[in-house]
Amino acid sequence: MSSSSPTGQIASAADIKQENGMESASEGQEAHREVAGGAAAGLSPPAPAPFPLEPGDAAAASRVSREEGAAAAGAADQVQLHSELLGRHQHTASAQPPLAFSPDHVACVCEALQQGGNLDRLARFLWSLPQSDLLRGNESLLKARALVAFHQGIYPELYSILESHSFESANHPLLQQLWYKARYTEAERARGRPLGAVDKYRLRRKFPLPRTIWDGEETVYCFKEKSRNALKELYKQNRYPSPAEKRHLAKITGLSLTQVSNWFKNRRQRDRNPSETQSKSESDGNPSTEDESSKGHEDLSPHPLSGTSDAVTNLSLSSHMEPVYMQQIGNAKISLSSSGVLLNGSLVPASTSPVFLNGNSFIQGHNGVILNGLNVGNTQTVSLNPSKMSSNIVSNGIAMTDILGSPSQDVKEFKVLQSSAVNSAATTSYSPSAPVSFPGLIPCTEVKREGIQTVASQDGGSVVTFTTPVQINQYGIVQIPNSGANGQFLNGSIGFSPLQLPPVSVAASQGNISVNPSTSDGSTFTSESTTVQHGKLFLSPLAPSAVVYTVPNSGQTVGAVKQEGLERGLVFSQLMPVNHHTQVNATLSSEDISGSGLHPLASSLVSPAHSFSLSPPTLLNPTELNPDIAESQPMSAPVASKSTVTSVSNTNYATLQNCSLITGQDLLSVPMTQAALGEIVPTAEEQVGHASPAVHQDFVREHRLVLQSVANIKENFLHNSENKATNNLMMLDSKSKYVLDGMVETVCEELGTDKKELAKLQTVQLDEDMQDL
DNA sequence: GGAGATGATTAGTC
DNA sequence: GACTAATCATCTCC
Repeated sequence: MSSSSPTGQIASAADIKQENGMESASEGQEAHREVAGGAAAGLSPPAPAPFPLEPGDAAAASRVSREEGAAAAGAADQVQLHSELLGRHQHTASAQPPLAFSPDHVACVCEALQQGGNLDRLARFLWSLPQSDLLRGNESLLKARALVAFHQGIYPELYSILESHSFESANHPLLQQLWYKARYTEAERARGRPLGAVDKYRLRRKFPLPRTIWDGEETVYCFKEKSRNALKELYKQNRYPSPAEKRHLAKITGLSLTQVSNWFKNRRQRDRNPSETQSKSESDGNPSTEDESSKGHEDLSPHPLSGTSDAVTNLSLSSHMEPVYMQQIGNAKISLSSSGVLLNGSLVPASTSPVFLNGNSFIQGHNGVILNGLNVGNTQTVSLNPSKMSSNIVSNGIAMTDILGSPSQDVKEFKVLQSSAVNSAATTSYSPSAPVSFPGLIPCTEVKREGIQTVASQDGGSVVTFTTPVQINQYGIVQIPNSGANGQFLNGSIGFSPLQLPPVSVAASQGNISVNPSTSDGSTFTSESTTVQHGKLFLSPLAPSAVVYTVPNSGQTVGAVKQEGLERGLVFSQLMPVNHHTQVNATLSSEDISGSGLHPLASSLVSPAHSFSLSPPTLLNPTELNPDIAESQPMSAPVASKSTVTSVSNTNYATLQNCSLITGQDLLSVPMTQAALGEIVPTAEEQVGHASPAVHQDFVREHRLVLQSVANIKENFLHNSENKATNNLMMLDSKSKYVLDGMVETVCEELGTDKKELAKLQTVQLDEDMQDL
């Protein structure tokens, strides 16, 4: 069934009303005193207005005007308004002709009385108003009438009002509540007993909300389906989202952080509970993906792998390329490393965040790979265009296309991102061990790792034990200490990304990559059959042109890459056909790096040189990305450096920091608003970067803001700006928050945009996100 | 109205 | 603070 906001969720309006009502009593008096003071100052008398106003209403209106009007029209207008009110009040007090007011002022009075909770007085005020065309369609007035009708129990009139006018979305919660409560009350009266939950549910089904007070988006169990889908999508990728991801999800779903957390908690719990298996299968209507999420407990969990999996992923290549069969151990799918992928120099935690490619593709972490929106599960098949595959492998942000000179520029189908396991500044040495330098990445930067890295094959296969650091020397040679000539491994002058091969065991058949199983005395890469030419690693194609990830009980003639848990595994960045012209990337999770002492290298990857960035247009181009990718950027934060974060969206974050695109002619400052809302617009400097979200509608009318869309900042701003906006509001009391929130809505409507778009242009709270990083 | 599904809450643990 | 298990309250479907 579809229902709109449940009553439990729309009680806030009434709460706000009550809350503000507590304040209005005293503040109204205060405002009245202010009005008197303004008059005493000798301000000019007001101009006549067409509608009557009671003295008390004038006081209430003055209070509203003090809040909203001041924000809009500024201090001068505010004083003028006060003087008007005073003049009218004096007229009334002396039994002079009734007070008159403009429609806007009438609306202010209505709002004030509503917020004050004085519905009887509001009813009297409405009753005293003339049937003027000026007031026809005035939403505040209609809302007030609806409230009064509900208060007086005249439900037919309430329904008529609600159905006859399309209300602003900001008013929907309150009006929805009125609608349902009226229905409930009617039913209770008819039945002579309180309604139960089921009764109310049936009433909601029987009397659905009119579209005039409902955006039409269906909800099930309080959550909108869209929100639920977003939750499911992330859950498929990561059952344990980070706090930042939860916040991000809360933002995009409109749910609270608690709701998001509860949802994941409940979902995990119910996935664990076999008795609820049935429920899972119907949760999203997609058996395959649902199976992925439900049966893949281990897959989705961040804990290490154990045992083997009989899951087989079959990637069939469409033409001459033979299918690549990959058998996995545990979570060792064709995924990227568990810690993420490198996008334009920023490590995105693939395990937790989808990485969107070219707008509609993304790669996810250890629970599968999503290509162009297709989630590749354990048993799903992906057909890949071999030409694209072979030409679009990306190493360390450089497309193999570029390196190998492939003419293909189409990388939309399939991209392999080099997860360089870089997530932080790379200037720190961790241990006295021999350094592992990555000249191609960061010249003159050394990264050291220490400790023994041993990966024991669970299937009795290859074991690689690094007792001393692996080193990639200045020539891009991976040097494995104590390994002699054979210890030198690929990479040369092409800036090939670090082939980081510590905690892995690699046993390749066909002589591709061979790791001597007897590595107890140190790591050895035997490369007898590995062709290393011109700094590139050429792997003889497995028969047939396949990379076999893992074969339990290997030792046979198939190549195997054994992972001891994703956090410590060598993962080929992506499944790819390996042939003579294919360069192989190895990835190492960030956890691996950090955990083993390897210092992340994010800072190098965000260097201006972009040497290892995915350069547009053939690679990840921020401007081509789906806005979601931009939103996903903060999700990469946890593994990114605290230093400058340019990542995939170098430009975007640069923009965020500079805010140059939303200053100057793009966004006019709002001095009067600032004056009125000085408490939330503390400095001019901040105002430049953080346009105040609170602009009174009157001000908008009279001082039309010029807000231009800035493509580059697009959704990127949303995450931050919403935070800022929220924070701003949080600095206010509840009443001000309510008012300002309404102002934002008003501005949004005035500008023909939505709240989020406005938020984009408001502010960027980079600091907070940097904290998240 | 029954029963399952779902969101929220609580207590305990790490 | 985040997690789990157990539980409750409500929603939803039949």
